[in-house]
Amino acid sequence: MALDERKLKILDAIVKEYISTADPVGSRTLSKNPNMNMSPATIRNEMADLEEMGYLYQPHTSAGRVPSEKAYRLYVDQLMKIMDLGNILQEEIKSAYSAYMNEITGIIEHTAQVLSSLTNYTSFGITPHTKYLNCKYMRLIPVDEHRVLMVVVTKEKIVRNYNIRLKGQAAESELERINNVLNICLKDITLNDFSDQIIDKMDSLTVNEINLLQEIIPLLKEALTEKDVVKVYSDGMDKIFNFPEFFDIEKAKKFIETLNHNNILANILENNMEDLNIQIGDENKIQAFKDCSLITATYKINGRPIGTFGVVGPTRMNYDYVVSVLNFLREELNAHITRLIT
Amino acid sequence: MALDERKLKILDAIVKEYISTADPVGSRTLSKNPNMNMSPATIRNEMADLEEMGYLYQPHTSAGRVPSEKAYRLYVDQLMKIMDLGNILQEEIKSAYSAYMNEITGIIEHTAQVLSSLTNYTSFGITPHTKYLNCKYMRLIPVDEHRVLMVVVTKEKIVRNYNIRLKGQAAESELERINNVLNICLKDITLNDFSDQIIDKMDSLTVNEINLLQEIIPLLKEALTEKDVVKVYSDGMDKIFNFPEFFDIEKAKKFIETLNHNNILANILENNMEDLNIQIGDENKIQAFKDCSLITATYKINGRPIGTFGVVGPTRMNYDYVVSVLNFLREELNAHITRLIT
DNA sequence: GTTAGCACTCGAGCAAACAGAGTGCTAACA
DNA sequence: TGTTAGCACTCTGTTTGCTCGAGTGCTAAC
Repeated sequence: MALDERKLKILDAIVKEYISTADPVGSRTLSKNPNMNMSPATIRNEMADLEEMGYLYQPHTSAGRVPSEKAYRLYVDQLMKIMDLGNILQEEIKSAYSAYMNEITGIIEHTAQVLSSLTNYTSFGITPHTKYLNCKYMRLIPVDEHRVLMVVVTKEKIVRNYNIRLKGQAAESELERINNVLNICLKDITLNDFSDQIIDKMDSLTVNEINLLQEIIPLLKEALTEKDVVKVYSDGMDKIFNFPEFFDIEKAKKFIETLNHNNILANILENNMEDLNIQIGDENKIQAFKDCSLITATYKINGRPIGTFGVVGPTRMNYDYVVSVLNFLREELNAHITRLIT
Repeated sequence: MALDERKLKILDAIVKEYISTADPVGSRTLSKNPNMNMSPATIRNEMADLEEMGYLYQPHTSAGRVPSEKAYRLYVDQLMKIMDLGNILQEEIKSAYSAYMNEITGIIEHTAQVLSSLTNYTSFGITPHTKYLNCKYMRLIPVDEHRVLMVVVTKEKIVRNYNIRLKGQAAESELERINNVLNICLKDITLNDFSDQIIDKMDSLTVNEINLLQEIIPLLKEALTEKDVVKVYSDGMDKIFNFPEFFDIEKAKKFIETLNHNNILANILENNMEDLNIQIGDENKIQAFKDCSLITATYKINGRPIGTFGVVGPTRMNYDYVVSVLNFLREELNAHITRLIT
């Protein structure tokens, strides 16, 4: 059996109706829709076909039909229409950005807030992973005989600091000289691969300083590539309580629990580097999101994706709108970050 | 009517029973308690008195009694007994601390985690407000012609950074000289009141540099005293779903919403600087916590409280245990911070 | 002052009854 | 041949009535 024009039309209408009401859609309700000039009986026949094909199911015999995840997938791939957000809204978003954002973590945090308040879903965003960042300035600060604090400022204006515990001792003057070397040779290279380049510039240092540096470098390398240096911001966790499918306490609990486990979230987001990614229900790898949809977008520096943000909500998600908002925010974000680092 | 020995004993038993079961306590149940050698009828008479005095109430005629907030207050003030946590548990906590904590924000975050996992309530903690911190090192880093990034490292090993937008221009060499002045005269003074002291040391700077500094100082002053420089960590939000009193979706939503509003939480915590503070139900200023209890403790530097942490849960909270844990953690935390900054 | 006995009250839980929404099937219609 | 009207059927949610059990307050006896 094939999906002809009429079946698609009916499926489209059912998905839209169900997304907005959360009630199983009956043939009678659907036939009242002005675009749908068919009798309930005809619609019923088509629905029976669609059910057989796996796009619909009935919660119980005498209920209407509910779209399956397969239906949402079809909807997202073929039927969904990107919307125009409208000038007023667009201007609002833009002005909120330009107001006060001087560094990238603030921008991401703000993005999560805007996203959640625009869409009414739970939102989140991660700051760029260290490996994507370019060093602008770094400095070793003596803390005590055996401890050094390393502050790194990236071109993207992210400030990171790492505590380092040394076996040897480091005098302030030695650190000062090392700082100079570091700053000369680290400018503009990616944090991830700085250790190799540094060796060449060492000739101006004393033996002790070189030893120090050789002790420090692997420690820094370790710190810089750590998983948890990615910050996760999320907003609107409470939004999930607006959806009847989460009125069940057990479900809500699982959801909140997962969201608070930052590294779980970071993990998904770090591995979703496509421009726009939609994961529907069972497509999600995380157990707690098996009946959610997750829509993510990436932001970029120089055309290269460095971080992710998005929303999570019931599979019955307003895909058209969310995708439109994400697309717009992505552009906004890219523009801002570019402005920030140049 | 006075609260004689026996009434207190009964009230104590009711509170304990209700805390552990969440079911209204009946006279028969209570009389089975081995310490309670009275007949149900006698207990009923006493209960009627206690109800009249406002310590108990009945959800409905044929239910048992439930402690009122007044009863919890009495319990906390007079009846509660601090517990000994036991050596194993204490050692566990200690070793978890000493393992890897090199700076204060990490310690606070870790404390929130430990607190929540020990008590099974939602926990939180705030990092010290800037005004309590002592400067160890600060540095202005040029970002572009009109922008400067200020990095401040405190004695407590907190790293803060602030973006500053200048009207004039700042050359790298000028900033370098200002950095030197800043570091000489700012060591060991509180971040909050550094602006005055700096003027005296200015004689080594050029006119342009002094102008720069005079532009920068009020901006820094503003940044340093900002409200939102306090970080709020919380953990175990999902724990609230274990309590039947929060099975109501509306309540759970309000709770999560409030917790996610960091500045609300920060506000309460900043204004709760007593060693140990217990707020029961309606004593809370925050609407969403009107039927919760909030127990907070402070941590100190040199005997002076600088930050707060605690738990929030149903008024039916295990006060004895939570207070014991908080007391212990407070001591642990103080010891750690002292070790950290000396 | 304490306790046993008893009538009374209220909620939780269960079953039966009912209304409403929706279906599938059949037969008639264009 | 595809579409539609009609109808019997199914299932859920809600309401109603009922019973059971837990707990109370009161009274009278110890």
